[in-house]
Amino acid sequence: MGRRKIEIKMVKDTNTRQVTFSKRRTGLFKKANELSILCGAEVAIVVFSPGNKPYSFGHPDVDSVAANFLEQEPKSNGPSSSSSSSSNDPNMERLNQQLADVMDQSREEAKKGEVLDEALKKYNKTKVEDLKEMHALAAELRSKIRAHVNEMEAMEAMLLIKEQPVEFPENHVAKRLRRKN
Amino acid sequence: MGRRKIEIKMVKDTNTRQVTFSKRRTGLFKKANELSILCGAEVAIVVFSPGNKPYSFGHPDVDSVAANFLEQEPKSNGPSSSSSSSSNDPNMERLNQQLADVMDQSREEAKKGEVLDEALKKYNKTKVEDLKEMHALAAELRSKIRAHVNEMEAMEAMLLIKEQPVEFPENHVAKRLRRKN
DNA sequence: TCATCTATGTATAATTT
DNA sequence: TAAATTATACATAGATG
Repeated sequence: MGRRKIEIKMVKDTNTRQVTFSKRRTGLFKKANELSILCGAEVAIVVFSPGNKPYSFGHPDVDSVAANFLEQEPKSNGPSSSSSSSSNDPNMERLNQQLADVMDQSREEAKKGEVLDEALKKYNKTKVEDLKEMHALAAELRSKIRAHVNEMEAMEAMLLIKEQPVEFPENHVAKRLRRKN
Repeated sequence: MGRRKIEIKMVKDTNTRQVTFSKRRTGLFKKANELSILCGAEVAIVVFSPGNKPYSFGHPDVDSVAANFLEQEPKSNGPSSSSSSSSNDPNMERLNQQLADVMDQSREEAKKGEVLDEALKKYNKTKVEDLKEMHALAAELRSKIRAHVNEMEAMEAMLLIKEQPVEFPENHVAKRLRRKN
């Protein structure tokens, strides 16, 4: 797709890899967006950059997609015999943990925000510099909160995926099998 | 990419839509696979077909990605670009207000989260119903926090646009804004 | 570095089998 | 009806500013 054909294998040069990641992530999300619109499909994506930063895409949003998974199949593939209360369902445990973590974080960020807020009020005579700084700080704060929300979303989505059939692009056999259903 | 250009909007014909979905899902997963190999990135995708069938892709596998999410520490994204321009108090005021609001919300949601968390722990024998309810509640919580973050982002975007009549190219914030409408 | 450009490879809409 | 083909549109690797 570019000036030259490239082999599909790990890009060695760190910088090039980062650039490639950035471009292709953008492309991937764009494709996902088109798919969702063209087909009315719900889509959720989570990606870790080479530097381990999380990015996510969701349409309409990751929450809805996750919620739909739940409605999808109440227990189609479970031991329906008795509503055996899986009290130590590992998924439940992990979700609970995640929820607790996000809440902790929210509280933490809120506290940080208070400090920030107060500091900024002192500057209220406002120079350009201050505005710029505030933008930067606010962006960081938002970024953190968003990261936590995204993380939890992703986590939930991942757990839900476990219950679903997984397909790899090259796996034509799996594809065929599924069509039969 | 095909014989003719198509508008990115819901494909009306059911059959065509299904075909398009199938082709594009394959393409999306292929891209995701390439991204993961080229950049050593972890990727997970969930998609619902127009017929509401779930499909997913994960590399190295969905569980690993999920596990990594648990470990991940949020890193702030680089501060967004800013350039020099004159500005004055009103903008500062509004931004300050917005920031304060977000912080308030964070605190509020954190509190709600505590209640939720506790309530859920009681249920830790966990039936399907409870799991579903928890998902729903968690989703609502996340949505609210997200809404506020988005709001603030939008706010900031507008202010920035005012400040610098210099147009930005496809800016992420602007993109988001457009999607909301 | 960082965005923009562009020649080329890839994905895919329409068509054919 | 689905699979294969083909003509185009799109994505992007490397170049360039």
